[in-house]
Amino acid sequence: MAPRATPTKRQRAGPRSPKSLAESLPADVGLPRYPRLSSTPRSTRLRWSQAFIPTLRDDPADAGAVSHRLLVRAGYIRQLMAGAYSMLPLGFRVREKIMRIIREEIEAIGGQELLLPALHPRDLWEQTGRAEAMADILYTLSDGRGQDLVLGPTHEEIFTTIAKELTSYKQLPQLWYQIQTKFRDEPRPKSGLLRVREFTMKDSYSFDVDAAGLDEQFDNHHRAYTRIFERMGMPALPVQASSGAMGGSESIEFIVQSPAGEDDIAHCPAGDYTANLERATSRLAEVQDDPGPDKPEMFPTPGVRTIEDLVAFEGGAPADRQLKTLVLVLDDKPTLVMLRGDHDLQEQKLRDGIGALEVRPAQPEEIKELMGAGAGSLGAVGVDQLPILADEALRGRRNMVTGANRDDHHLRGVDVERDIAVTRWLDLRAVAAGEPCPVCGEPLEVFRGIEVGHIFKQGTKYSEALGATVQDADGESVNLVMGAYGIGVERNLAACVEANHDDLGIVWPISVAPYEVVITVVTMDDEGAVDAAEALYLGLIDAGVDVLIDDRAERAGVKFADAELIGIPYRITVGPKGLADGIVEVTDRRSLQSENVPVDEVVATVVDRVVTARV
RNA sequence: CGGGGUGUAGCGCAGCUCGGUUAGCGCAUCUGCUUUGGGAGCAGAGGGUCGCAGGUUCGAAUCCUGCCACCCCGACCA
Repeated sequence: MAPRATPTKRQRAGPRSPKSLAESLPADVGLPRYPRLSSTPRSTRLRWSQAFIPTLRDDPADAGAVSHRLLVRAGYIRQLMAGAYSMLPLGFRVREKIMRIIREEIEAIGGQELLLPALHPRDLWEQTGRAEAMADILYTLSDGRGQDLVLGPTHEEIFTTIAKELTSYKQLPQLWYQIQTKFRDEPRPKSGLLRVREFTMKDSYSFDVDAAGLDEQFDNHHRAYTRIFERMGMPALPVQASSGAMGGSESIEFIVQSPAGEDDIAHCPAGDYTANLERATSRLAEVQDDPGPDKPEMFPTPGVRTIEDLVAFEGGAPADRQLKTLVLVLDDKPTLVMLRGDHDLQEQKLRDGIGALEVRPAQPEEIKELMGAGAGSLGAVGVDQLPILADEALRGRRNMVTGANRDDHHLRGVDVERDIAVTRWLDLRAVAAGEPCPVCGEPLEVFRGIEVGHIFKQGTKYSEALGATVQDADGESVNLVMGAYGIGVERNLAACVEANHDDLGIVWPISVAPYEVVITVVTMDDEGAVDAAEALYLGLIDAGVDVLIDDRAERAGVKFADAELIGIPYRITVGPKGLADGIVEVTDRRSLQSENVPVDEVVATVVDRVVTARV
C-alpha cells in the first residue's frame, strides 16, 4: 500500500519549498481577493507530494461493500482489526466536515454540546436493567480496585444521571448532545465502516416536563436530521421503526437505500407509507372461508412435514388455508406461535409485542416432549398448557388445516376462534414485497437500506429507573420525559460513499469532500505550469477554498486517476498546452465534463461554483 | 454461536497435493537514464519471524497437533 506521495526532486533540493515559492511569486500576480469563507482550517497548505494519501491501484481483497473498497483504496481508512478502523488524513477531514454539519443543525434546534465519559460504572447499567438487556454487546472490564466497568455503547444512563440536577419545569426544555466514541461488541462486524465495534456517534437527549414537549423536540430532530442528510448529499427516508432495546413509544429511523445495508424497508411507491420490516404492516385481501364441519376432523397425512407438502398432498389445503404452528422459547418460556401457512414470522414484532429479550426456536426434543409430535405435525387445537400467540391475519378464519400433534396426522375444519385457546392476538407476520400498502393499497416494494440515524421517544423509562424528576407547575414531582437521537458519524461517511460513487471512485458532495478543489499540475518540469498552479493555489486558499495541489512528480494519468479515485469535486488542470493559450481546464467530478477557463478568471469561476455548491 | 474460506514483502497473488539449494511473480518503493495532457520504458536495488506455538524429520512455507487472526453466509444486532 505504498503511498505515491513522495517529495519531488525539487522539493528535496530546497528551492521549491512552499515558503520560498510563495516568496518567489511575482508581487503582481493580481488575483482577486475574496472574503474568507468557512472552511476547514487545518493543513490548507499541505501539498499532495507531502500528504499521506496512500492510494492503491488494486482493490483490497477482503472488502465487499463499495464504500469499504473505495475508502480503503482511496487512502481514507485502514483496518486495525475486525470492526476497528483508523481514519487517515482524508478520512479524518471528511469526518470533521460531517461532524460540523451535525453540530450546526443540532445547535440550530437548541442543542448544547457536552462530553461524557466512555468509561462507566457497571452499577448504573444494572439500575436500568440494560446490563442484562444489552449484555451481548457490552464491553465489560474491571479496574485495579476490582470495580466493574463498562464501555458505553450509548449514553442514556449518564445523561440521565446529570439530568438529576434539573429541579424545576422552568429549566425545561433541555437538549443536550455530544459527539463521542461508542463501543459495541458486535458479534459480526462487517462492510467496512458500516458495522464496527468502536465508532463515533452524535447522540442527543431531550428532557421535557410532558409528552407535548417531547413531541416538539422529536419533531425538531426529525427536521434537523432531514437537513443533515440533505446537506450530506444523501437521500434518507424517514421510516417507522422498532425501538428494540432502547425502549419507548415511537421511533423513526432514517434510511439510505443501499444493498450494503442491513435493514429491510417496506415502501409504498405512492409515498404514503415507509416502514422497517420489523414493524411494517400491509392490507391483506379478505379471505372467505366455507363454514366447514362442526368440529375438527383428523386425517392421516403420511410423510407430510412442511406447508408445501400439505399443499401438494391429496386432500390437503392451499397455504393460505393452513395454520403454521411454531414452538418458540421466549425468555425460557415455551410458547406456541401461530401464523397463516404462507406467512413468515417477523421475530422483532414478537419481541416488541411481548417484551421478550431472548427468542429461540425450541429444540426437536423439546418439541416432542411438549407436543407429543415432531415439528411437521404440530397444531394448537386442544393445547391448554402453553401460551398461544396468534397473528391477526388468523382472526375469524374457519375451516383451516393444521397439525394434529400426532405424527403423520393433520386436522381439517379448524375454526381458529372456536377450536383454539388463543392467549393473545398480535401482528406477527413479515410483510412481503407486492402486498398492498396499508394506506393506499398500492403494491409495496421492499428494499435494503443503511440506518444513518434513529430518533426515539423514550418517555420516562430512564428517568424513572434513575430517579430524575422535576417539580411541575403544580408543585408535583414528575419524571423527566425523554427522547434520544443518534447519528453514527463514520457510518454516515460510508453511506455517503455508497450513495455517491462511480466506476472511477468516490464522488463527494462538496459539503463533505476532504478538499473542494484539486489543482493538477500536468508536468512538474514546466516552470510556467508550476508557477501558474501555485498562484492559483494561493488564490484559492485566500478565498477560503479547501484546495489541494497535486505537485507530485507523477505522470498526468496517475494524477487524474488519483484525483478521481479520492473524489474531489472540482479539478483544475494546469499544463503548458493550455497556458500557451492562457487557459486552464476545470473538470466537474460528477459529470466528468471539462471546460476551458482563462487563467485569470479561474479563481473567481471556481470560487463561485464552490460557494454555490456548499450547503 | 453454527457453516465455509483465507493467512507467504506495503497491496494483490503463486509455491503446499508429492518435504530438499540463497522462497518467487505483478503492482508499489529506491537509484540512474529515457519519457512526460489519462495509471510509461529500460537497467539496477532494497524489502520476508512464510499468522503463532509445539511436533515429525538429516531437512518443514510444504506433513501432524493445538491456538490465533481476518473474510463470507447464517444466527444475532439501540
